[in-house]
Amino acid sequence: MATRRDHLIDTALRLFYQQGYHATGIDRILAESGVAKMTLYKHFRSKDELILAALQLRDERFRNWLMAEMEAASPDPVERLLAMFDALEQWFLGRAFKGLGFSGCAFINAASEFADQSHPAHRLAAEHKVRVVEYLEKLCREAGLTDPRTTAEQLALLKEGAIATAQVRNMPEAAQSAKQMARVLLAAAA
Amino acid sequence: MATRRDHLIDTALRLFYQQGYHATGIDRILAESGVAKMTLYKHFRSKDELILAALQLRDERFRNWLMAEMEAASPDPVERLLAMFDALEQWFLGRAFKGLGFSGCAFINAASEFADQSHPAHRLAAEHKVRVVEYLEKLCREAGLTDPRTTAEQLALLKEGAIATAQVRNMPEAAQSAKQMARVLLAAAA
DNA sequence: ATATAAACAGACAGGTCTGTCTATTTGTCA
DNA sequence: TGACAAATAGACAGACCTGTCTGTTTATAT
Repeated sequence: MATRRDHLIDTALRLFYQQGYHATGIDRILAESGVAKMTLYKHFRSKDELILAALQLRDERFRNWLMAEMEAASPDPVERLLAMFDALEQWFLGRAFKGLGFSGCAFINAASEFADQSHPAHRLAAEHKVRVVEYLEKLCREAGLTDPRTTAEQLALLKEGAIATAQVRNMPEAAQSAKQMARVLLAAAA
Repeated sequence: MATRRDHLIDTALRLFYQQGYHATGIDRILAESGVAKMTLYKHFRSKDELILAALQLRDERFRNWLMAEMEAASPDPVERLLAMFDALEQWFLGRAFKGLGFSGCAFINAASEFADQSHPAHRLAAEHKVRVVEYLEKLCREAGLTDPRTTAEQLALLKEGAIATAQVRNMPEAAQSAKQMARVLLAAAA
C-alpha cells in the first residue's frame, strides 16, 4: 500500500464516482479506507480539496489508460483514433478500471454537480477535456489531416456523446455507433 | 398563477436544474416559492417524488420547445433535423428557457446524481432520451433515409455530445460543430 | 532504546437535512 | 354569514453533515 494519503484519495475517488460528490459523506470515505478523520484533515483542508485531489488522480489515470489503449491498438494514427471508441466500449462494459464499474464520466458528473463555471472542480473538468482533445489533435496532425484542430474537436464531441448515451440509456453499443460516425468523418477529412 | 402545486414544481425544477438535486434543500424551494412545508407534503410523499414531478415537467417542456423550434424552421424533414442544432445553440446561449440559463441537460444531470439504473429519476432520464430519439426517427423516415433508426441514433448521439461539451467546457459553438457533422452524416445516409 | 512524527479512536460542536405535528389564518362556496 | 377545505407559520425530532479537539497508540529512524 502506498501512503495513507494516496489510499484516502483512491477510496474517495471510487465513492465520489459511484455515488456522487454531494451524496458521499466524509465518514463513509473514512470508514471504507480505514483512515482516521484527523489524518484526512492533516492532508486536506476540506472535503472540497479532497474532491480536487480525487479528480486530479482520475485525470491522470483516465488519460494514461486511454492513450495506452489507443497506442497499443496500432502504430497508425488514424487507427489509433478509431481505437479510442473500442477503448470506450470496454469502459462502458465495466472492463476498464478495476473495481469501478461504469458510472459515466467523472468530469461530466463533476461539472454537473458543481455547475458554476468558476468552481475549481468544474474548471478541472474542463481542463481534463481540453487535454484529451489536444492529444486527439496531435494524432490528427500525425495523420496529415487538413484541419487537425476541427477533426479533433469532432472526435471529442463523438466521445462525449457516446459517454452520455451509454450512461443515461445504459447503451454500451453507443461506442460502436460513434466509431462508425468517426470513420465517415475521418474519410471526409483526409 | 396556477395551483400551488404547479408553482412548487416549477420552482423545484429551476433550483434542481441550477444547483443540483442533492445540493438543493426542501427549505430553499419552499422559501423561493413561498409555499408552506405542509403544503408540499400534502401534494408529494417525499422530496424524491417532487424530483420526479419536476423531471416530468422538464421532459414535457423541453420536448415541446425542441419540436416547435425544429418545425418552425422548415417543412422539410432534413432541414428540421439540422435545425435541432440551431435550437441547441440558442439553448446553450441561455436564450431558450426564460430565467433558467444553461446548466447542461437536466436528465444527464439526474442520471449522474442518481447513478443506479433502477432509480426512478434515472429511468425517467432514459425515457426522455428515448422519446427524443423516436421523434428524430420519425423525421428520418419522413426524409426517406435508408436506415432511419440508425441515423436517428447518430443524430441523438451528436446532440448529447454537443450538450456535454457546451456544459463542461463552456463552448456553445459545439452546437454548430455538431451540425456540421450531422450534415456529413445525413448526406452519407440519403 | 529513545525521540519524533504520524495515525489512531472517539467525543463534540454547530449546522443542515427531511419529514411530522399543531394551531392559526385564509379562501371559497352556498 | 357560516361551514368547510386549503394553506399558513413555526416548532420539533432524528438523522446526517463537516470540521475540531483530546489523548493514546503505533511507526520510524537515529
